[in-house]
Amino acid sequence: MNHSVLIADDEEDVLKLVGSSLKGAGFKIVEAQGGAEALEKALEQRPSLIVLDVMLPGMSGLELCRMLKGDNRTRHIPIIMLTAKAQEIDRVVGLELGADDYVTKPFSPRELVLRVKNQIRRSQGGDEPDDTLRAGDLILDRLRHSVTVKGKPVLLTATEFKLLSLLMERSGRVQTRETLLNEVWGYDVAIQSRTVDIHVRRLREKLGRASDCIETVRGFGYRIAEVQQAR
Amino acid sequence: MNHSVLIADDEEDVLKLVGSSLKGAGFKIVEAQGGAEALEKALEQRPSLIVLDVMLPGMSGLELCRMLKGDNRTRHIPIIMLTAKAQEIDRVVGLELGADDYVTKPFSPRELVLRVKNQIRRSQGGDEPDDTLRAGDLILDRLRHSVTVKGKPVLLTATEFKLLSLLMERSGRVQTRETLLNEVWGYDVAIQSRTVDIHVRRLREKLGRASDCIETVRGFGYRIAEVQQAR
DNA sequence: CCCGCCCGTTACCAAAACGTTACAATTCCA
DNA sequence: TGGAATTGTAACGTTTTGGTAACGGGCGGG
Repeated sequence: MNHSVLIADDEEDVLKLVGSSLKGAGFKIVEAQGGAEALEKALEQRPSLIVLDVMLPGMSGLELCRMLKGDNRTRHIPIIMLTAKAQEIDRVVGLELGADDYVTKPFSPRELVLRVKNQIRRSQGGDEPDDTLRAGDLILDRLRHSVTVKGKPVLLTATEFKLLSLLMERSGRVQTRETLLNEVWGYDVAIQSRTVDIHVRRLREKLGRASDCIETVRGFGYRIAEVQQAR
Repeated sequence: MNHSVLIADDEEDVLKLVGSSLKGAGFKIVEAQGGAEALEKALEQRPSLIVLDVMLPGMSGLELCRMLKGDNRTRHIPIIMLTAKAQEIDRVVGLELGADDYVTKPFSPRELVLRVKNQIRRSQGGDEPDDTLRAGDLILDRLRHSVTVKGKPVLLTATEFKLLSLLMERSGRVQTRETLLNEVWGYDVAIQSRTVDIHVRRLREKLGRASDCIETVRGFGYRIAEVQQAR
């Protein structure tokens, strides 16, 4: 064990926050305050994981992420992005850049530690129990942020992806619009629940026939159809 | 239900704000103005969650947090820290000490309530302990919003579902039409009790033979048969 | 700087769900 | 047994809800 984690952030506070949380979980910490420094340390130390703030002085976290994922020497290292706003992460994460996970500020340390552990276990375990969700012909891969229907890829926007991801994660259980707003959009956003409908609609549109598995539960919310596996 | 939340803060305003928000969300509130008082009440009342200001007179919130998390009797209680944005260093330390989440001031009450709920849900049996109700061949799953008779799904409308849910929850006990109106429809609706009959009827219709378990108690209301199967 | 994409809002419509009324059936008691 | 109270049944108009289309703003990429 004893994995090392590189934390790249310009704010002293955040560095300490993340650092102490992870130290408490038994990780060795490497800190970097700027993008260039982070890149350098990533190459030099080859940490098991990188926690990366979206906003970094000098080089943006996005840029850095792209570089790390574009370099064969660092490509395999999981990256968790930190972002201030749920909005921000939407565009940024994973989708194009290849980050492996993200956490929005303010976040609970427990959550961060869990995600870090998850990513490390995943990357270590080699083939691992890869994080893929299914529902009928639908396959969603959270690692690569990809969705396929009968093997054919479907391009989703960030919000659509998170929405579908959450629904599938809680497959069979009804999710109220409010729940979805909280989990997908974040706490304290002033968005009306009707907007959820719209995104569900767009999702269904893109998924075509496979969208049959997204059920509307009138008066309550939405749900992914339970596959037949009684319990 | 009916969780209690301990709020520790020296500012009267914050106490009131947080208190009323959480009360509105259905929590029982215990207040404490100082660190010592908070510790005492935490031990004495064992609240479901503690909201803790970083800065407290007498004993700092950080100190208190450390103590609470170091004591087996209180370790399991989730702690949410309140911090003034300027003193980020404080929140860092607070988290280092094992707080479970934090909210920065100024915060929206809505967000705080959501985080409180989240933490409580997490600390309680983690994620959903599958709450499902039974009566003979009837199985009702509230999380999935599904009802089955002998394994076959039955589609209910929202009102029907809530009605059946309440009846089954209080299986064996007679529920008056008035009670049902209050609990299913809400407290201040002006709906005549006759309407309940209609929904019971529709329920019975959909449930088929399984509706035998819904008994009419003439002059009083309705009830789910306690022990059916006999006869 | 402009263009295009993504997102959130609004407006409108059809269908589902709801609550009321009217009436028939059942039960209880005199 | 008959009548009153109570509940079951049926039909109907209204309200609510979710699907759909279209609009405008914001942000990032070119």
